Amino acid sequence: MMTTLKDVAEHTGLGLGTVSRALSGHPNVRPETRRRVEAAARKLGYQSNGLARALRSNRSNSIGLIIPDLENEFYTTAASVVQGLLAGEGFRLVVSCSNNSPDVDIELLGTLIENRVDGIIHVPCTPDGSDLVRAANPRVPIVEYARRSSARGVDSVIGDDERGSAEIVQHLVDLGHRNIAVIAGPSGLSTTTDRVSGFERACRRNRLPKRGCPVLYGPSYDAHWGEVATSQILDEHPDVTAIFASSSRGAMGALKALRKRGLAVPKDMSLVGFLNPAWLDVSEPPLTTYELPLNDMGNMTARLLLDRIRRPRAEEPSEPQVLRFDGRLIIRESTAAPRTYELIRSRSTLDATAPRSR
Amino acid sequence: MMTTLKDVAEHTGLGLGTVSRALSGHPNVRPETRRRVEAAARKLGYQSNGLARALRSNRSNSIGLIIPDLENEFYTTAASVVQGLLAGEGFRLVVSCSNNSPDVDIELLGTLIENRVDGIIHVPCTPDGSDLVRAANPRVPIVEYARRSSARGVDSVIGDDERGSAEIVQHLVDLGHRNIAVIAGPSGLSTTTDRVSGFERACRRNRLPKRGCPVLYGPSYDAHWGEVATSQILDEHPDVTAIFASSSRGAMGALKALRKRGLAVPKDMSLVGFLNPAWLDVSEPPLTTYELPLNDMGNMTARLLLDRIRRPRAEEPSEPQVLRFDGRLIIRESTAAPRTYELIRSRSTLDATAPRSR
DNA sequence: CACAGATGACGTAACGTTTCCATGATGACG
DNA sequence: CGTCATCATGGAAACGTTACGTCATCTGTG
Repeated sequence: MMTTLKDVAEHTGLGLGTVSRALSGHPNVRPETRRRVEAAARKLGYQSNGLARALRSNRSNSIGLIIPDLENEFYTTAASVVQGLLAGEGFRLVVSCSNNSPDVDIELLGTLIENRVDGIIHVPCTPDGSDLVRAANPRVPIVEYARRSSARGVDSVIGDDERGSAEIVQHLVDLGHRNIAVIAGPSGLSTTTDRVSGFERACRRNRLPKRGCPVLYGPSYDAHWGEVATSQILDEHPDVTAIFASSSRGAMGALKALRKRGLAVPKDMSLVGFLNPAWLDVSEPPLTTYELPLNDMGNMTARLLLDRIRRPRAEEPSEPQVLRFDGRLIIRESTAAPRTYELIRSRSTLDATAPRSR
Repeated sequence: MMTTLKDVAEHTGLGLGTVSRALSGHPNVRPETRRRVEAAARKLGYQSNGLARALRSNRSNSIGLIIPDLENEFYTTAASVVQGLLAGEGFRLVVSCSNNSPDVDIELLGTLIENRVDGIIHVPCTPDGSDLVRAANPRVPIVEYARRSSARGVDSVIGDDERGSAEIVQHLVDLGHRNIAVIAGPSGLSTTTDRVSGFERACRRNRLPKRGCPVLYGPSYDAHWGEVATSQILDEHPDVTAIFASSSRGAMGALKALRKRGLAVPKDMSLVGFLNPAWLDVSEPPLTTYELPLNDMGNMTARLLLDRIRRPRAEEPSEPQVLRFDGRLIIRESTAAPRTYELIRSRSTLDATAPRSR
């Protein structure tokens, strides 16, 4: 049915080994022989069988990617840059999607390993890495992206969410806000805890009133949750003058909810997002946000993994690394001084205008 | 190093074949034996080797996906729904990215086949299917998505771009527009030609002035091209009162360009997009557009492919199908009557208000 | 009791590569 | 001219699985 190496060998009258070497660029083969083999291969429409090669040589040239959501540009940009870099190095990408389910996550890990991928890039769905370690029992290199788990022996590439959150809050405080609400994500994720802890650090530093700065944990980072959370904030925390949506999709939902209530951004309410997808600056108003260097992060992830794959087993013990990438605050038009700024100012000038002075 | 079937066989004192059958659910094995095998497998941490199984059984349980761009939500939503459906059927998805390069496209096709994927979902980068046919020489089922090529023997699932364009134009004409510009994509793609031909059909039907309705072909469907094209339209075609950007990203770019010139949408210029990503209704103003049922299309694509894969070779000759999906016009706030509507109306009332009457 | 049919297990042959080892052939060098 | 290294090639083993033919054992039946 399908022509194999053996067919080519018979057709040329050469041995199996010779043909294999000729086609795979081994040096020890006469140039003329190589030409002959190549001609025959072309003529017979030979196409080498990657499965057999992978089985025999124990390298599949494919690496697995597990992300929680294929429709979230945060992960697809990662996938894109990783894919680009890996393709250049001769690797295929097997993309799986965990839908944020830890069970599916573990299962996918198993499937990938079963299919002998050479390495895995993983966005873990749970901070508990023990299952992960068990599933990944065999020594296949893993790099965690964006989120980290407690799994030992794996590298991770993450954004400095803690710092980003703090910068955002500082920006709001500098504008005069004292009551800031956070629309957070699922409480288990490292991204959520980092963003919230950055927020809280900035709150403490600026002596913001704890009960005036609610943190709303939710089921996801989606727009819908952003919308729901915003309604809740408006209903239950009338003092809030700025909303920090810890995802761009959440910010989009928040924007919708605010519009629905007839509130103007930033006049009636300041709004900040997190991360900077391409569409964020075409919203009205363009959103202030914190941008992470996703390209650099993706590239580094792929490089790190390739390095682990290629490093001779001997010098293995190099410590697992955690690479944390800084981002930058992008100030657009969705943040401004609160309406009640004058009032606040008169009450506590010191804290509001010069929070860093002490 | 890694425990294999043989290890399990030795450990249980059973034969290789028996162990294989026990683990793969073959009926002819004593329940107790099966339990024994499973226990041993668990104890030894056995993980079957997918490569070997694929090689031997000639089924890899993986299917390839080639899309032009991993950062375009149009393709990633397709990838997402396809991935979901296939995962449920026990298939993995190998995602490749052609970057709209025909050469890369062909090469990827080859790589996928070399790795013996069971089927391929393909967004072709060129209308010329001859290379494709040559690359796909072996009989692996292929379904084309979104775009179609001249390759014979492959099914395709596409949106009815022609009709959608025509509907959009009709909407604009109904509002009173007579000078409509199209920001088209690359001229070779079937999506481009379909969208343009729908546009032209609607123009003819409504007797729009040919030279007043420029079509701008460009290098891509990107926001940047949308921006450039819009500038060009404003400079060279001052009569134009409505812009039809044949992609949502292009529309985003157009919006930017219009803002930069201080033109209000839809007061000074009507703007329509194509396709309906989640962020499109948070733009200002929310864009009128034509929505395609991407979920249905993705599902159908996967189903079609699975069907081809599973259909016994005997009944093969079922004709390749072209499935064309209708969408729907979503009228938001970016379209309105042109400023000069009254003027136009007085000049040609009949054409403008009752175009369908003859 | 002999025998057909079912059942469960065994061993071996593939699947298509790569890789290693053995074998001639060739050329260089003292 | 003999020795040794180098090179080109052939052949076979191995990778880990599934599939197939064979065989022993057991059950029920005439």
